[in-house]
Formats: sequence, structure tokens, C-alpha cells
Amino acid sequence: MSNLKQLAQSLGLSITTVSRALDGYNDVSAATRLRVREAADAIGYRPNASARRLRKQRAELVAVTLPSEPGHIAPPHFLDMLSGCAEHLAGAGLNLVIAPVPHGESELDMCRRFVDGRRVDAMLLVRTKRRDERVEYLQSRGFPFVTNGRTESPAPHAYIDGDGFSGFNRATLRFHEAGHRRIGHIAGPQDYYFAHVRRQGWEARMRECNLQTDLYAEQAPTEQGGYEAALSLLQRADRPTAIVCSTDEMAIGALRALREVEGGQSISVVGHDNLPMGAFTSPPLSTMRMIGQDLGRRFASLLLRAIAGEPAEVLQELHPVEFVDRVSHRQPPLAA
Amino acid sequence: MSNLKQLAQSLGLSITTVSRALDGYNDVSAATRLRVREAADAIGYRPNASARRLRKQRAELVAVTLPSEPGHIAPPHFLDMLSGCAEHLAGAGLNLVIAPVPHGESELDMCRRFVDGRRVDAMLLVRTKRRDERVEYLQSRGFPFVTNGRTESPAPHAYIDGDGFSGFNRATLRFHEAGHRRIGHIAGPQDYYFAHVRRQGWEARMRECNLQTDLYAEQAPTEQGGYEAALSLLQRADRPTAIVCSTDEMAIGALRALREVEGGQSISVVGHDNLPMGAFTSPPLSTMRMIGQDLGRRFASLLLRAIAGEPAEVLQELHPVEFVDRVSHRQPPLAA
DNA sequence: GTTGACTCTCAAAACGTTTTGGATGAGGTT
DNA sequence: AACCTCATCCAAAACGTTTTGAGAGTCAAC
Repeated sequence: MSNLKQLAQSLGLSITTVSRALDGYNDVSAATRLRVREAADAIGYRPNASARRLRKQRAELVAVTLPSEPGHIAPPHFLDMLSGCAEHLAGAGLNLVIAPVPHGESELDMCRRFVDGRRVDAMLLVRTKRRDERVEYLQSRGFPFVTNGRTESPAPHAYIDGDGFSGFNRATLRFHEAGHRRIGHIAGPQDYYFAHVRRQGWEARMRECNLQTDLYAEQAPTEQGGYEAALSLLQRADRPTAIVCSTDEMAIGALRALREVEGGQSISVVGHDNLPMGAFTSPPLSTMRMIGQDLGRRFASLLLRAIAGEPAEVLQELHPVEFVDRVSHRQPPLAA
Repeated sequence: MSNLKQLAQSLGLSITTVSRALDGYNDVSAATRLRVREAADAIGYRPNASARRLRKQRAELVAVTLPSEPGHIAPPHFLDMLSGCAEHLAGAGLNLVIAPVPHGESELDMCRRFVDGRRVDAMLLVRTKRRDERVEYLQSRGFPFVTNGRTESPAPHAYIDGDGFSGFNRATLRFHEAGHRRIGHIAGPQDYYFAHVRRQGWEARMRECNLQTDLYAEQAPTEQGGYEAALSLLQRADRPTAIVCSTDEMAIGALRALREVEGGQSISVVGHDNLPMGAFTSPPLSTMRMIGQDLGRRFASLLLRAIAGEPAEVLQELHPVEFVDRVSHRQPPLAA
């Protein structure tokens, strides 16, 4: 309703002066500045966002892609993370828009819409693939972005990720040290970077221990996927005595399969992500989680720095993964 | 990089004609229209969003407030709902921005920022209070909005809500029919509409059955709150044999209190919201949930209609609440 | 030959801000 | 008196669209 023009007229000043007074420039006298600010407060004036965006050539917006397929959105409290990120972005005048992939459109098309229409100043990508066309596109455009998860892109890009390799490597070692020899792995689709690198962590340790690396099943990163993968491992003659699962959701599915086949828990299971519900499964699910507090703030910070033009090399965070010691990994190796 | 001006020049046409050709007006010849569209596709032209927004006086944005305090964001799969909402809004050219309340700012201030700065075309409010200052403000501004949850505002406004009164009323009846006479209620803060109306549902049934309505404890709508409320009920001489909890989070806290005090489950418990983790608690948590599929789409639809100017009276959806029959409500009335 | 209807095209205005590049006048210096 | 400096203010341009109102041309009817 109220714009700069009206405010200026009511004060008998020019638009320029009012604008600069509000922005705190010192080429307007202290007296005028005060007068302008009081008048602005009185009528509750706020600059029209669209106009400022057009003029300043900044959208004041960041988009985060939301995968439409179910399963595995990495961090334990994804919404909390988004919320924290949005709050810190808001501190810098940016808003966070959530961008689920519309039905019948690819994630790449969606990126294009946002980038080419200059709808946003940066993008936050989740659930990266090893070869990620969104990353390639944004890199080719020189558009600022941060990913949650690494890729195999030859050019560096900004990311925050957990060290899944080490996490799964050490979890496998933990089982080995507990006496397990047949340690299986339930993996997510290998085109996802996180699923691939977690599998590699398991496999490397198995090789190092001279253990068989074929106790392996790959499925969708969902509870149902974990359930089916566990069934396929359980019906083998050399069924594993312990299973390392790519995600908590898959681990929960595996626990269900164990209950159905065994009538109880006889095989050790560990997941990854520290989902809240893992504390309530029976047995309570041992898991792993990326260390790092206030993840939302970190993403926001990287996004702002990417927008400011900092090179990708200095915008990479690889966080350690820690074991969350509950119950489900404690079955002795001979029970199966 | 590419704008209408350049596109027009490269085609030897005016900006006007190119713009109208792309928008499909029929006052530009079919031949020209085709030529323009092909050229636009070739260079991947998309109109600058900020410019269009300024000119059309529409922000093409909708904001949803995210409460910063923990506990109870009503629908079971809140992020899924948001995602669905965003997707359907995107179909109408609108994006959804998430707006967590910044530290040291009120939800009202936040609304003001969005409304007065014309940053959005509508707002989606969650976690309504009985007397909600955000609602009052938006109503006074005549600004389009939809709430998730009702309020006691004298003027009608658009909302989607579950019929918590009936849900809690019937759940209490269910306990009564099972033989329970001392039925307690663990309530959330009564300034929230949902908490108040759920309590009323319980209380009305208790009155109707001539049962005492003082088996009541009010706490924060969190697991910890439910835990403490349950403890306070359990240390009474006339401790309840069944408890109706305002939310699943509170119910889960109550179950924890029962385990600690009783060493096991001896009191019936029911929650509300159908949180995924409720299926994994021990015992599995019986609960309630609002019926209604594709909630995101419904919110998007109401938002669009509110923006279109439809009166609030026709933008109100009250959905039935159904019982989710698991285990935790099955303790016999004499066990306690 | 004039008129009217119709098709296609365009120049210019408008949206509300930020920024550029002065303009004005007071005061001091030479 | 001429010149410079400084503080304060402003007109106008620019951002890239969409929309308004009208111009130019063709064709048919009178």
C-alpha cells in the first residue's frame, strides 16, 4: 500500500533521500535520517521486495530440492536442518524455498527453471548421485550451489557430507573384533554417492580381513527395500551373523525380516542416520550418525559464501561419523 | 543473461510482440508466434522472475511458518505435507518458502515482514492458538492465509483441521466401554487450539459418564512434558487406569514414565498424530489421526482459492479423526 | 473514394526500488 | 572576488517484464 514515493511526498523529500536515509547512508543529515525513519516506522513502511530484487539483481531466495521418491533424506532431523538453514539465511535477507520435483519433471529441469528464470541466488541439493546431472549443469552455468553429499564430479563443488566410508569401515571392524566372520551388507542404489561410499567402507574392511565380500544385497533405500534385502541374505546357506545396513530405514526393514524368519533377533544389525524411531525399535537400533551440530547454520553459511563467490575448494566439509551404541549390534557371532 | 530485449532484437521484433507471443496471445500471428517460441527455446529464455513479479504485483510466493519451539507440528508427515503443498503450488507458478521464526522475533513480526514487504501472496500458519495474533493481524490486513488448525477468532478464516473434539470424545468413550472409570488426560498448553479442543473432547465425555475430570495434567507438548505429566498422575492415590494423551510425543513420554514407575505397562495409553515411531514403541502406541489424503494438495488448493479472493467461509475443512488400533490402549481397567 | 472491421505490430508507461552523477548552498581559503 | 571543500539533497536512469493504447496495413462493403 505504502511506497517510497508516498513516504517521500508526505515528508517533502525526494525518493532518493528517503531511500538513502532508510539504508543508513551518511550523505543524508542525521536530523533528516531520524525524521525519515520515524515516519517510516509510523506507517510501517517496508520496501517492496520484488522491486528491490529487480533493481539489485538478486532474488533473495535459495531453493532446496526435495526428492519426490521416498526413502533416505540423509540427516536425522531433516526438517530441523532446513529450519535452521532458513533461519540463518533469513538473517542475511534470504528466504529458503522448498522445491519438490514436480510430477513428470526431472530434477534437472527443475534446476533449470530456477536458474534460468533467476528465481534464486543459489541452490541446495540433497541426495547426490555419483554422477549428478544437476551438479554438472550448475557447474556449467557457474551458478552457486551447495550439496548435501559428495559426487564424483571432476570439478570441485561445495558440499557437506559425512565420512560414510570410515563409518562403515569401522562398524565392520567392530563386528570383526566381536568375532563375526560373515558380515553382510544391505546397500542402497549404487548410483547414490552415499550408498556407494558406505558399501566401499564395508568392502574395504572385509578385504582387509580376508573375508568374503559377496554377502551383499542391494535394494531401494526404504524399509521395504531393507526387508527384502535381509530376506535374500537370510535364505543363503552362509547367512551372515551380522549385517551393516546403508540406512536406518533399511535396517528397520531388516529387523522386521529377522523377526519374521527367526521369530526373534539372532543377527546383529547396525544402520546409519540415527533416525529418532531407531531408539524405539526392538531391539533398539544401533546406528551411526554424522557428527556436527547446527547443520542448518553450516549449510546457510556455505550457501552465503558460495553466493559471495568463494571458490568451491574452501567450501567443503567432511564430517566424521560416530557409532550410536544401542542394542541391535550385540548378538554374538555364533547365534545364527 | 538473456532477456526479452536481446531476444526481440535478434528476431527483429519489438519487445511487446515477443512477450505476447510467448504468453500465447492471439493478437500475434501464428507464424510469428512459432518463430518466437523456437528462438526462445533455442537460447533457453525464461522471463526474469523478479521483473515479472514487480510488474504483475504478485510475489509468486507463499510462506509457511515453522514454529521454533519443539514439539507437535500436527500432521504425521509434516515434511511430506509441505512437499506436496509446494508441488501443487508450483503447478500454479507459486513457490513455497519456509519461514522459521528467527531468534528474538515474534511470529507476528515475521508475518509483518512478509506481508508489509509484499514478499508473499499468502501465508500458511501452523500450530494455531485459540487467540492467535497472527490470524488477527492477517485478518485486519485482509491478507490471504490458511491455517492448519482452528482458532477462536470471531471472524471466519480458512483452515484445515482434524476434529479433535470428537476424536478424544470417542477415545474416552472407548475406554469407558472397556470398563475404565478413572480415565486421565495429559494435555498440551491450553492456549493452543488443538490442545484445548482435545481436552474438551475428553472432558465432555467424562462429564457425560459422571466421571471425575480432575485426572488431568498439563505440560509442554513434548516427550519430556508427557513424561512429567504421567509421573504426576501416577503418584496420585486415585491414579488413572487409562490415559488419553494430547499428542503422540506426550504419549511416548508417558509410556517411558510407566516403564520406570511400574516396570512395565499396566495402564492404557492412547496418543494422537500417528507418528511413524509410534509403531515401534513398546507396547506399540495406539493413536488417532486425521483422515484425509494428500493433505498438501488440499492446503495448496485452499491457498490458491484464498489468493483468488474466495471468502473464508467456503475455505474451511474439518476432517474426521480415526482411531489407530495398536496395543497400548488394551490394558484392562483393573490392572492399575 | 471513403468507411469500417480486422489483423498484426509496436512505442511507451508502469511496477517500486537502488544507484549514478550531479546540483545547491554554506563556509572557509587564497 | 574567485576558488575549493563539504554537507546535504535530488532528478533521472536502470533493472526486465506486462499491459495499454494506438498505428499501419489489408480487405471488403458501401
